[in-house]
Amino acid sequence: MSPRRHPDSPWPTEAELDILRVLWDRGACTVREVHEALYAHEGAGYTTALKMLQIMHAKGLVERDDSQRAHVYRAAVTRQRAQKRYLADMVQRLFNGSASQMVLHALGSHPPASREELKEIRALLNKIEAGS
Amino acid sequence: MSPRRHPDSPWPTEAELDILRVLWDRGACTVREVHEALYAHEGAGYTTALKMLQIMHAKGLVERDDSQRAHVYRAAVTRQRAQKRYLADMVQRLFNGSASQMVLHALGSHPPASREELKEIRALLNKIEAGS
DNA sequence: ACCTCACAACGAATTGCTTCGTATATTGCG
DNA sequence: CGCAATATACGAAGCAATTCGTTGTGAGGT
Repeated sequence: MSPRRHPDSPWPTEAELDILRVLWDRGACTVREVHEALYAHEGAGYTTALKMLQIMHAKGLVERDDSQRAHVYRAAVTRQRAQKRYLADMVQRLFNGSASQMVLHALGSHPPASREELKEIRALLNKIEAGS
Repeated sequence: MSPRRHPDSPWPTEAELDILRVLWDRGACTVREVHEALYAHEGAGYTTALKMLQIMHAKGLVERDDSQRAHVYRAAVTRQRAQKRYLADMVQRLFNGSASQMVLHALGSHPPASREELKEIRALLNKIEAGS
C-alpha cells in the first residue's frame, strides 16, 4: 500500500509502520531496543531490524544520532501526521471522500467503549456545529 | 500495506483496490470497461487490466462470468466488508485500538460537510448511548 | 474461405519490500 | 596486547506486485 499514492514524501510500508509504532511508544531507540520490542518474539534477526532502520533513515522516515557507538533512532514523522495521512487516504479510497461515512462505519462497528469517549465526540460535534 | 496482516483471506493491494472501486461503483464489468475507467487515462495498457483481473480472480477477490466471449467480472467482496476490514486494521495499527480516537481525528481533520451528516452522527451516538 | 479485430492466456522484466549472511570496526576486559 | 562481545555496513536472495509483449483463438464481415 504504499509506493503509489503520492510520491510526495514516502509512505511507510507495513514493517516500517511497525517500527514507527515502537519509536512513537517508547521514544528514541537503539537498533537493539527496536529488535527486542518487535522482532525478537517473531524470530527475526537483529540485522533485519538494523537494515530496516537504515532504509528508513535513507528515506527520511527516522532521524539518527550516531554520536554514540550504538546509533539512536527516532521517528521523523509524528504519529499525528501519519494518522492524518492514512485517514485521508482511506476516506478517499474507500469512502468516496466522505469522512462522515467513515465515522458512521467506525462508530457502528466499534462503538466507543466509555462514556468519557462518547462525551468527547459530542463535544467536538458541538464545536463543529457552532463554528460552521 | 497488504500481504502481511492476516493471511486470512487476501488483502487487496493498491491496484486491486482501485479495480474493486470501479466494480463497486459501476457493477459487473468487462476488462475493457475496467481498463477505460481507470487505466486508459493513466496510460497503462489493456493487458495490464486483464492480468490484474485474472490475478484477482485467482485470489478470489472477484468472480467471473466467462459464458460470453468477453468475460464479465464482479467484486467478490462487498464494499462494506472492505471498509470494515481496513478500518479495523487502521484503528489497530495507528490508533492503539481506540476507534474513538480515530473518530475524533477524522472529525477534526475533515469535519462533516453538511448538517445532515452531523445529524446522522448524533443520531448514532444517541442510539449507542441508549443501548449501553 | 479469408482477413481483421477484439479477446484471453501466459511468460517475463522490473521494481520494491523484507530478510538474512558476512565483513568489518569499536569497546571493554583479562 | 589479544579476545569476546556488540556495533554498523553492505550485498544478495526470495518474494510479491505491477506492467508489458507475444501468442493463440474465436467472431464477424467481405
